[in-house]
This record gives sequence, structure tokens and C-alpha cells, in this order.
Amino acid sequence: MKPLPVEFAAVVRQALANAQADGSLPTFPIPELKIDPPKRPEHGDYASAVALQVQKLASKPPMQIAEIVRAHLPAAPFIAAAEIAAPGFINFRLNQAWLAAQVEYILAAGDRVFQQDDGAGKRAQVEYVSANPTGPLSVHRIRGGVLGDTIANLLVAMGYSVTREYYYNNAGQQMNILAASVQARYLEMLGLPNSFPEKGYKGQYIRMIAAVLAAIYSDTLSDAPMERFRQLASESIFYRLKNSMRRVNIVHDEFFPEQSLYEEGAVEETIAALRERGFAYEQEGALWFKSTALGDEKDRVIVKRSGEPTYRLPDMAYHKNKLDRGFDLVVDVFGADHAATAPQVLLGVKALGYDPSCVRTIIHQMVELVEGGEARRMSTRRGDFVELDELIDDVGADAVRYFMLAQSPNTAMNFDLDLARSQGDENPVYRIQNAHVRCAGILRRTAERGISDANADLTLLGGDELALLKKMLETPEVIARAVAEMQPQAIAIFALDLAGMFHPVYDRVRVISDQEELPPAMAAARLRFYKAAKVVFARLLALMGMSAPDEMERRAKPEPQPADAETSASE
RNA sequence: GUGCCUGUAGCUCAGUGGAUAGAGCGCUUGCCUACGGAGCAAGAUGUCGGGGGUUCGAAUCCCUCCAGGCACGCCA
Repeated sequence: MKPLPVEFAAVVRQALANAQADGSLPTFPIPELKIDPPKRPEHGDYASAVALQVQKLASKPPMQIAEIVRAHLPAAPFIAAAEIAAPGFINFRLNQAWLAAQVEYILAAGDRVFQQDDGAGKRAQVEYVSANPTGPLSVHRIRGGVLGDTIANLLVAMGYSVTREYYYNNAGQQMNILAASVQARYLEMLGLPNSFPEKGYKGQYIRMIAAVLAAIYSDTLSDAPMERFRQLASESIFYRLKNSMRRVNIVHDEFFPEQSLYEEGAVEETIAALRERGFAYEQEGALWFKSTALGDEKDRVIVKRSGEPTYRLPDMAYHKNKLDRGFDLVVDVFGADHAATAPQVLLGVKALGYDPSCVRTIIHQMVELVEGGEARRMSTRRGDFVELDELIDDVGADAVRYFMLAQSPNTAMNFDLDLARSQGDENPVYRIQNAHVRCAGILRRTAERGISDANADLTLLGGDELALLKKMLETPEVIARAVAEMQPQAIAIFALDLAGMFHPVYDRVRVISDQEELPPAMAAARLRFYKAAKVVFARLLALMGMSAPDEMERRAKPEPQPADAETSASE
């Protein structure tokens, strides 16, 4: 289903064209039309300021233009009336019978409700998380994970075919240190002489990996080369990472190893192409990318004096690879700490002769955990470091998804642990899920009592239900806008708004009453309406990667977690 | 110092050049033997950080100043 603003814009555009055709308005290029629900209900259901927008082009007073547009409006099933208001707004009223009938559309569409087709036939790739497998995921990383995964969900809802991808390097210096750390712990566990690396990873998870290796391989790895430990450590950590991510419904389609870019010669090809195109030069024993030629403030090293590439070079080769795969849209999700490098990589792609305009970058600011009104410091050195699993154990997976999503990526986030833990109405997670639970409760109770919605007459629905339906029908435009602007928080804000509208309606508009028997026809219409509401809430929760429970379970009070004082991390 | 992000109600935050600036929490006052009270109704609260500008119209766009965060590597 197309967003209503798109439908309205088509109608108004047609009206302008009609007026121009019969000479009522002079000919001028029709600008982009923005038709949205106004803030105040007396201004109609959808409002257009087109007369104000084109007053100069049309060289007429806005009120007069508005009248002309209204007189030339083509018929549309969803429009009941168009009113003119000073200084020149056109306020549309939705056809209430059409609105009520949308209940049937929602029920027929089911879990694909509000599916759009703008992206049909197009392929999108979303890259997110992309942490190297050196340790558990940090809460900062998972913010990007939730944002990226939600964008991917929204792109699917727009009709795109989406690849969710994780890019990693398990061959770098950090991985060598990790391998040496695991080897040392393994040998230690067997009582063999070992030397723990100076900057080694001290986290408890290293001991756990070593213990697993000792259990599986006994002492047969005691002479194994470092490469073997690197491979085993990488596998083991990925196993844990994937499990952690799965707990918050993050499942990637592809894991892309940086190593493959070297093995397949893509890195060498990139160097050769940059040289050939005059974008690379040698200086002081290093190879530089002449990014200033494309507007960068200074040139960047791509191969160090030591002969090793900097991270930029494989990143360029990787992005070239993405574009070679023919995606129509590529989305990169990075934390603010990587903000400066993203444009450099795109300049590299440009230097290779590609058009990077299909690449969209989402940069998100830092995450700070707040508890008792105070920031909880996440120093990696002191080991007071909160990782994803710990956070999920503490507040629950749904709360992690929601809170990480609900703030604009541009906002430095305060993750309020007390609020996320709370199981009351103040917690938006419960407020939204409770709307779904209440719909499910109505379905259960009516089934028990044999109340049916067969042959429901939807014209019996009242103003409360229709107002809520109108709000539900804003979902397509919220999805479209979230994708167009790469602002996935819009869906979270909208879901909370909708839940806020739902609860008072639930209270007033009853299907079952112990005091007075509702006429069966009225009960049928209302039941059908709540069935549709349940579908919509389920869809919104699914888009956010959250569960849509039929019954609320109080979560057990989490056991106090023993502090893992040795935990450390580095990326 | 330079670049990016941010500054909106007591708090946490939404806000797409449109009409009288929004939500949740908190606060005040009531209600509630009914589909799960994780509820309902009403109310108070704002120099949209300051100052200029563009526009018929600015929280939104431009300039400038102030305050905070992040980044400024031949680390990733």
C-alpha cells in the first residue's frame, strides 16, 4: 500500500494540471508536494499548503489558488471533502467509510501489512556490527547493530531484496595478540610453561575458550602453531558473537572476511588502479592516496613504510567489491569514532572511477549507560565494561532493541538501565507490547464467549476507532521516511505514539462488558477492529526486531551478576 | 586549533519550511466491583542555547557567538 501523502500528492498534482489545462492557472512547473496530517484536528485529516507554495509562480492570491485547486480535484475514494482555510491551506477530510474498510485490507495483508513496492526489483546491502572477533560485543557496537538491522527490516518492508552483511578482519595484529593470549591460557591450564603476551586480552572469555580447547583437544595442541590458535580463537569468538546477536534478533546473511580481498588480489588491483589513475604516489617510503585531489583536507597513507596496508586500503577494495556486486543501495553503519574515515573510503571508491552516490552512511553517536541517575563509566582498562550478553540478561532483549533504536543516531545516548529494567507503564517497551497483549486478550475472551466477527459491519465503528485507524494508516509514510532519511528511530517513536492512542480507546471501546450486553453487530465490528490493531502492532514490533507477546509475563528479577573484574576488550 | 554531532517542558527525548511546539516520565486533582490496574480523565509547566539573516511563513535553511560530546595516526 502506498503512503496516503503520496496518494494525496497525486490528486493535488492532477488538480493543478487540470487547472493549467483549462487556463484557470498559468503554466508553471509543479513543485514537489508535501501533504501531511496537520497537528490540529480542525485542520482536517491531511493538509496541503500548495497554494502558498506556488503563489508566486501562479501570480495569484493563495486563497484564490486554493479555490481553483479544489474546483479541479479529481474524484478519489479516500477523500470526503476539501476545505479552504486562511491563508491558503487546503484541508482534506478522509472518507470515513473508506477508512473503516481499511480494517479488511489490514486483516487480508496480515504480517505483510503496509508492505510497499518502491524497492521492488532492487537489491540493498546493509553492513553493520562488523566488529573484529577479538572479544564480546560492546554496548556501543550493538547500537549500530540494532540500527542497521532495523534499517534492513525497513528496506524489506519497502520491497528491497536485502543482504545483511558483517565485515571483519581475523588476520590482523589484534588477532595475533588474541591467539597468543588463548595459547598462553591453554598451556597454563595444562600446567605447561607459557608466556602471556604483554598487551594480551585478560578477559575471562579467553580462559573459557582455552578451557573448551583443552576439553576438546586435550594436550594435542601444545605444539600447534600460532595460526591454529588464531583460527580456533576466531571460530570460538564468532560462535559467541553470533549467539549474542541472535538473542537480539540480529542474524547476518554474509560474513565477509577482509582476508579474501588479499587472497583474491582485490587489494593489489586497487593499488594498481589508483596508481594508474594518478591517485597514488610514494613518499617517505609509504604509498599515499591523493585524496586532496577530491577535496580531502590532506592526503592519506594507504601502504605503510613497513609494507603493510592501512585499514583504508582494504576498506576501499571492499566498497569497490560491494559496488561490483551491483547493489542499488549500500548502507554502512558506523560509530562516531569511525566517522572521519567513512568519507575517505568513499573518496577512494570515487578515485577508482565508481559513483558512490548509492552508498548511505549512518553514523551513530556514543552510548552511555546511566544507572541511578549517574553515568556508569565503561572503561576497558578497569574492566568495568558492559557487554551485550550482560545487558540482555539485565534488561531483556526487547528493551535492548527498543532503547537502542528509539533515539536518533545523532544523539549521544543515555541508556537508562533503571527505566529499561522497569516493568511498568513508564517503560515504552511494555507500553507498546501491552497494546498487542490487550488485543490478544480480547481475541481470547471473545473466543471463549463465542462472540464472532463474521459479517462485521465496519460502518458501526465510532470516532475513537476511526481516529486510531487513521493513525495506523500513517505507518507506510513513517517507514518510507525512515528509509529515505536513514532515521530508523521514527518507527520506534511512531509505535509509542500509536500505543499511547490505543490504550484510552481500549478503555472506552469495549467488546465485552459485564454490565451491559453489547449488541452483537457492534461487538462484531469492534472485534474485527481489534484484530486489525493486533496485526498492526505485531507488524511494528517485528520491524523493530521485538517480540509480540500474547500475554505479558513478568520477568523474574535478574540475579545479581558477579562482576567480571578481569574483563577487558579492545577492537 | 580544525572537522563532524548535539543544545527544545523539572528529567529523558520526538519534531518532515506550514496554522496555537509534542510524547513519556515526574508533578497536581479526580476516577476505577467490566476484555489483565502494566488502567482512565483533567490540569500546570517552554525567551526551541544567544544574536543576526533568508522566507508569505523558521525549532527546522544560512551566518555568527556560547556550551557539551566525538574525531583529528604510517591504530582499526
